Amino acid sequence: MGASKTDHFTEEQNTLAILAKAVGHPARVAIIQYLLSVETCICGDIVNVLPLAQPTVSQHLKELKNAGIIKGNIEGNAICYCLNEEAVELLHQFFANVSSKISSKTKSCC
Amino acid sequence: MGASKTDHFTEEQNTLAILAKAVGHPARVAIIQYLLSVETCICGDIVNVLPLAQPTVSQHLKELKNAGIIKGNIEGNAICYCLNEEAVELLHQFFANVSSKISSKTKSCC
DNA sequence: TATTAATATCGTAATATTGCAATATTAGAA
DNA sequence: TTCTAATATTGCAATATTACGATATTAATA
Repeated sequence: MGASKTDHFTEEQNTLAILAKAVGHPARVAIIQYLLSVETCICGDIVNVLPLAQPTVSQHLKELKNAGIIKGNIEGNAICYCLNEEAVELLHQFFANVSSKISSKTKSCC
Repeated sequence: MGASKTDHFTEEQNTLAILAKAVGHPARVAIIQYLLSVETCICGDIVNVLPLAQPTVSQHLKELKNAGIIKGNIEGNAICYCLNEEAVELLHQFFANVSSKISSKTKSCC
């Protein structure tokens, strides 16, 4: 096989997995960090910032977009990419929740 | 190819990517949620909770462990798995940071 | 010691991901 | 309209992931 049985899991589990998976590559982490570092979202130079060929970067951007992590608008000759606050917030909330629940555990373990 | 060029990225980018990737599957999100839901970390019944065969669950646990998301101790006949607070905290911090930086952007875009 | 229960490992098939060269597309500039 | 720059798409090879049956391991129990 190889395909994951998404229908056996909850909507929330699938959504979180899709978002986390999209972040699960160093190039895509780098893209996210770069988008954060620039003031506006008009960033026609993502390709020059990454140590990867242009088609590869384009593919990573596509995956981030498909997952909903970034949004992309055509801005004349260039493309304007920026982070999707809602998606990031979902991940933020999830990990904040996990984090707080771990530390509030009464019984210590492992 | 297929292998990612981890050496071209920063340590932080690689670490975050490894952690996020481990969370990037609904079964592993479910495992994390289940580990959170039980009081102690002695959980010999993860297999019964997931809609997957035992070897598959074992494999997912191994991946979570390899990435550092969970820790596992042998507890007699069963295995005691629990979340690794430090790893979760790293992800939490990252998304908290991304989230806060997005909302503080002066120029709106997209 | 034999049995049982819990978990891991092996082997393998199906599919997905990663990366890039070549090529296409698209919009502005000359 | 032709050229150029920016980005996307296609095609393909290498590798990784996912899933599970079969089997191994390991420790408690009868």
